[in-house]
Amino acid sequence: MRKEVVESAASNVVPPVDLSDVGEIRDILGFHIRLAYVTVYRHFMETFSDLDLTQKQVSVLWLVSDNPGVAQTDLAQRLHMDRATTMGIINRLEGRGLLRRGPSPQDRRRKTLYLTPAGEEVLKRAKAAIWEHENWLKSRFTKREVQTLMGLLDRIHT
Amino acid sequence: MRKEVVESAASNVVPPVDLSDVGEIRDILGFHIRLAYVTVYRHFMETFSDLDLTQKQVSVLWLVSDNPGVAQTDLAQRLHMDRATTMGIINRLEGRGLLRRGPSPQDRRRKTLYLTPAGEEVLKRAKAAIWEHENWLKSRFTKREVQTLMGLLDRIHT
DNA sequence: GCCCTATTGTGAGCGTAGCGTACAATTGGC
DNA sequence: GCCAATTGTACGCTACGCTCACAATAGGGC
Repeated sequence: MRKEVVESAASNVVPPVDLSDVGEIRDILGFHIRLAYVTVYRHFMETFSDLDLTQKQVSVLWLVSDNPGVAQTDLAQRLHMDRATTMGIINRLEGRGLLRRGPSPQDRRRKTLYLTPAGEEVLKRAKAAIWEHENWLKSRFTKREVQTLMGLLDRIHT
Repeated sequence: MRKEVVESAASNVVPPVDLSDVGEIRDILGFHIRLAYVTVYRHFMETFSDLDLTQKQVSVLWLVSDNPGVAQTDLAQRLHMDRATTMGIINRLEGRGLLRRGPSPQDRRRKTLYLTPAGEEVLKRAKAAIWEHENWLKSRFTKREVQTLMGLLDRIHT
């Protein structure tokens, strides 16, 4: 099924004998992803210091706004979150009056989510901040490179 | 569900007039980085469930092993971490007996870090696990794509 | 030599977020 | 109508990021 793409310093066909030698930490793709994520996250937090929202919180607001009435489980799935984790985020946002839970007409186990007017307002401002943040992030790439990068990243999380 | 499918055609030349409209959340590069990171992190934790180490902890062990006697501040800088955050990680690793702090000959404010034999042993096993993890991650890319991806990610955190 | 500032490690406290586990209510297949 | 699966919820634990504060030390200017 999966191609065996063995890495750089090791030979191309035969797995390395000493498994403990993975080469330099600089050759570890996961390491680079983490560093990039941390950098982006940090700048995001700076940009959003006045709105006091995290990436995940904005993601949730955005998705709920685009899909009013969505259930928590669907939300969790789309954002790759645990159900329990989703709970915490929803609780916080609800506590701040940015969204509300309502009953679901079809399934009484489910709760439907929708933004309050305050939530919509905050999201609107958040999007403006994101525009700024994205410009900062994308400024180091050409449009083509952004497409390439997104395409490659997509292959990881899908 | 209203969906404005702007797709990749979004704002090719002119910045959008309405700053609050950043398009689909799918067009946000930061969003993709976060999803990719979460996916990688999750798989990492699965791979390391028996060793009970996080990405950061392995990174610290690795860097200390490669640079014995390094100071905490230098470590923090290389891993893009806060000094206080670094403290916590070092404390945990020291508490588990994987590394130790020693005095610095030149600067009495500094502490030098070095792995214990147990730490070296754990790192050795961690590297084997990383080899597995990296194969899983890189299996979806060609060698060339891995290089491209790393190059693009590097531009973010440097 | 002596001050002033910067650096380094440390601690306490707060917030976000991930996970496992357990449980009640509800649904849906059989 | 019963049983397994789903959904939301709560609780506890851990990791980790931040701020702020403080003590010890270092280094530059005088």
